[in-house]
Amino acid sequence: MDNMAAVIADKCRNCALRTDEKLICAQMSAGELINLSAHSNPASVERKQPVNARLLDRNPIIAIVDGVIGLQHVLKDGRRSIAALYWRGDIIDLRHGDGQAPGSLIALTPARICSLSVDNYDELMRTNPDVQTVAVSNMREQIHAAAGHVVDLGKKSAPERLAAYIFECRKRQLGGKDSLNVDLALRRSDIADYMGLQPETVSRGLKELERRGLIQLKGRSRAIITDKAGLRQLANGAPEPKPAQ
Amino acid sequence: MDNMAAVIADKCRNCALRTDEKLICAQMSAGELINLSAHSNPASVERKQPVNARLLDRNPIIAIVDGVIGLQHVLKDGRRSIAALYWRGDIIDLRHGDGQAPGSLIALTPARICSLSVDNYDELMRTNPDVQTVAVSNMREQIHAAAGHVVDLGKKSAPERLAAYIFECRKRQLGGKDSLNVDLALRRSDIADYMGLQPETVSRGLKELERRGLIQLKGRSRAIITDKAGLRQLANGAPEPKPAQ
DNA sequence: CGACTGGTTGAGTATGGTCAACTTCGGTGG
DNA sequence: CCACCGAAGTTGACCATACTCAACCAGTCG
Repeated sequence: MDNMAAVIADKCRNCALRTDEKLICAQMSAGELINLSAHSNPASVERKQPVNARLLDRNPIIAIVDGVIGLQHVLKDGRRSIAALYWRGDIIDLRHGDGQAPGSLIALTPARICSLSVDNYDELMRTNPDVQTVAVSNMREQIHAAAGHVVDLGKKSAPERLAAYIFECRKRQLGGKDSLNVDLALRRSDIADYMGLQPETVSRGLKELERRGLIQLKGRSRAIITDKAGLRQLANGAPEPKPAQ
Repeated sequence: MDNMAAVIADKCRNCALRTDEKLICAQMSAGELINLSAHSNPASVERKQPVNARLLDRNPIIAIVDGVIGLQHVLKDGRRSIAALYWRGDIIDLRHGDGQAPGSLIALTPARICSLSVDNYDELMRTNPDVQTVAVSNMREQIHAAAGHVVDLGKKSAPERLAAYIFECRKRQLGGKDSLNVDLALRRSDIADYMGLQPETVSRGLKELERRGLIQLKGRSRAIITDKAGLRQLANGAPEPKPAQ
């Protein structure tokens, strides 16, 4: 056992993908992990840097260890859109059957990722049911999250979208579930491109949430939720309760 | 062989999920199919009808045989949004880990579906690599499609969204790839809720595409693409070529 | 034929986009 | 430690797109 463990590559030993039991590498036997690690590439990415295209070409499976990666589309005339956010534990499979490229990956915070070999990944999916379960349920989560995001963009006002964004950050941050102290994670212009707004509108919208007493802004990247129920209502698109005045 | 085939349930024999070799049931052996069919429920759904909730509760895996199913979210104040469209061959896995319900399914055209038993489905995913490949790549497609849709909703104008919608219909309809004759599939108000617009805007937008000579409307649900390149440009968000006048 | 659903048209309006100026922040170097 | 610089964020004035609301039209079904 110790002997086996001894040959697990250093790069994997303390990686969150391995140590967090809900994540993908934690599902593998020592042998499987050693095998996988031979073809995997951990990498750090600076904020605003794209994920190396050469890397993606050879190993189009990316697992997020830390930080936030965005799936970015740039329209012909320069409009930028961030279609999805990937956080710790998410697995991005960039293989695309036929159509156009699925966009490019870009780090929205300093991030650590690990690119996996397609062959190893597919093999594990076939042979290790635990890996399969983790990977497939991550995909389900992504589909679910995307549906929620579509609803945000399709029918919600700017303040509603920002309320929803705050809950998304809260859900995905480490201590997440029980904290009222939320790290907004992205820069204003990235939030804007993700939520289908302009940076100015994000700024005004957050101010508006503060004015309504739902949150309190602390510096540029921190929000304290001061009325969780109210913020949730707003995020869910409930009609604004008439202020009795 | 013929003996085996003889016991495949009638409901499966001529089902597109079985006869179209790219779809899920075509990946199964006769024995697997017989086994699965014992717990599967084919159903027809009228337009505007929800997919039976009782059915979903017991068998939350739905495969689309024909027609279009929408994933519908209704906000607290009544705004309706269609987060995703499912077409023939798509597989909907409605299991949701923790959070809120992923919305409800509703038929947007007359549709035929088949609900599968979770146990059978999971078993097949584990034991039959071909089934797994089909199911997983369908999930990938859904994620990819969702990302594209998010871009549409986040940054595109009404005419651009409608151009994109027309291509989506074209891609998914049977003769799809090589026809300029597109069935718009949904009613105006469903298109609106899917594309994040109002029915009036859809109407005006389609008129606008016609005015620009990109399409020609034939009746309420048919569009002939008259300038495919131009329509594609528009759908991709290219700046409008200055009309030299 | 009337009732109903779905769709279109028109006028007025509100929300968020645009553009430009200005402020704050964070880092760097004198 | 402070001065400076560039990037990020905020504010304000103006404007455009798409929403709202209402009326009207076109098919379809009983």
